[in-house]
Amino acid sequence: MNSYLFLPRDGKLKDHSDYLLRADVIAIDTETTGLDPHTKNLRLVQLAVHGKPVLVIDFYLLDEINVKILSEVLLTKSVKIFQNAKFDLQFLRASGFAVNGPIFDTMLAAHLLRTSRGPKRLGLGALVDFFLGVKLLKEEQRSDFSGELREAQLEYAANDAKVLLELRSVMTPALKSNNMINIAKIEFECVKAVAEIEFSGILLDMTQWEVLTKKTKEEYKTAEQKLLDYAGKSIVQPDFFGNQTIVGLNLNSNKQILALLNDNGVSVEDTSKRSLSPYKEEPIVKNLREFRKASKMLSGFLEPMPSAINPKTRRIHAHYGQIGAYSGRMSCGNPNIQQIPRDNAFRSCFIPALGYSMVIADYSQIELRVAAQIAHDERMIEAYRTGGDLHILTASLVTGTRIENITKSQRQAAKAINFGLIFAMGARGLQAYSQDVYNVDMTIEEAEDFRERYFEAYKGISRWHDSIKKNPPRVSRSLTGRRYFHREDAGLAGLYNTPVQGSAADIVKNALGMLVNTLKGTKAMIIGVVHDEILLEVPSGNSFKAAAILKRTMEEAGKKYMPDVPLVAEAKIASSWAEK
DNA sequence: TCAGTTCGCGCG
DNA sequence: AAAGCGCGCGAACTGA
Repeated sequence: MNSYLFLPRDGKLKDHSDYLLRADVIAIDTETTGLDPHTKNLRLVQLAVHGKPVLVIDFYLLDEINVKILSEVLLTKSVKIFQNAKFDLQFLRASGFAVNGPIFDTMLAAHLLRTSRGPKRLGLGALVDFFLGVKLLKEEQRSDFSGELREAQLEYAANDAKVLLELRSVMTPALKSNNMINIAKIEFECVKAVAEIEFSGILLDMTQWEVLTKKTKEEYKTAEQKLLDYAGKSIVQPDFFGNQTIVGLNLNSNKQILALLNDNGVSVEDTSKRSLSPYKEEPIVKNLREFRKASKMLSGFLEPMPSAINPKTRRIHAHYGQIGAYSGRMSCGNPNIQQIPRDNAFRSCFIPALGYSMVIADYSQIELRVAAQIAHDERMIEAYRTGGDLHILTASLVTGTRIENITKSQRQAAKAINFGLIFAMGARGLQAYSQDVYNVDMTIEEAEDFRERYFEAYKGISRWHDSIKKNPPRVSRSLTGRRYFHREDAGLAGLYNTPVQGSAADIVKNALGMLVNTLKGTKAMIIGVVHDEILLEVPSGNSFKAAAILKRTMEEAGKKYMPDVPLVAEAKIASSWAEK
């Protein structure tokens, strides 16, 4: 097999620089000694250009001159194809390489092109099988790239890069014919930002965190004792011999908690927050909530978070799934930074490095604005255009009160109404949701009444719902063209929600891609994204500039897709994530 | 015993 | 007819 050259064994990179620098398209793959770019190493870099042997470069043996050439090749304006670029970009960056030119990410493309038929998995092997009809041979132990390299490893590494060229040749026309060039561009431009977020990580103030952990442990113990007191000696179970024996109570067992509640006069079917809502004044229910709160905080956040700190950078590098949700939203895990409690006690532990500031910006009501755009609701559009407060407007419309007389609690209730009813929430759902999320009491009659008045007031939303009800779409698209295949049994709520949530995600991703360019010169790092919120860490001297750029870029990012409704983002300079 | 599923709940 | 949606994670539970 002469289709690849192993450098420097088979020559110098320098001897290939001419065509590499002139190429329109380069496929790039890397092999590394592990998954973490901060503690593991780049071992191989494979470069594939149409009509040339694949260059497999042993990065360990690359001399200074050839490192410089590789660097130049990566900086050209040519299209760079990667499979999961987020990964390679981070390892390249850790070794001092930046990548210029448009990125084509075969994994993201496959995500977008995915139909109900597949491909189900998005590994390179699955993609080659699905799009090219070729089986990629998998070699045992090919993943160990730390020691002596075997010829077979090099062959596979070379082939991985080579197939990327072929994949793009098939996927580009597929993206075109399916009208997804637009969204593909957004995703491809966004991937650099996602790589940057993962690579940068976020700093956790361990001193504060430990104090909070200790405090919560005490709260846990108190709540635990109080709850155990209800059980007393009453928790008994027949043993093998039919004798009643006292068994220990596991407060994390919903089964046991259910029995305990029932024994104490709380007749519920399950122990969820929603079912318990009518009993929220019962002391035992109050105690259970306190216990669960403390338990969740400890086992979900306080205890696992310190182990996520990277030994090398001392920061937390979460993993982001760029197309993690079916809607197109990103997901986050290991650990999930997107679900850190909003409580200032938690958020204030996330801080910028010394000499840096945080810049935090979020969109104002982006999903409601997107819904107004998609539904073409005149009243909502008008409200947003004139800078009105949609929650106050809704409160006024459903209660018949003049806008200037709307109280804070009426606005709070309207918030639940706006967010709930736009996505097909029923009266009962609205009642429970208002209670849970907004602490608003509402009778079922009131909820029914609000529901009716709401759809009377927002005729565009009502029309939009009606048309979907009448003719439930099997396929729909976000404002940028992201495509959704709906299952036959898809509920109305999903049909309403998915394109709205997805369009908002598209706009955030567009903003992230733009930021990679607009923030240049500010030395800002993008360190987090939480659906409608973007976090930066910036040298303090540049924070005003970065905040202005961030706000402007986020607002600009939606203009093309939201012709009728303005987007508003608010940016703040902060010394921790708690200041919003 | 252990992988897979379900519940409950944190976030948007 | 009626229906919020989208995630990830820890702990308990289930089933072979």
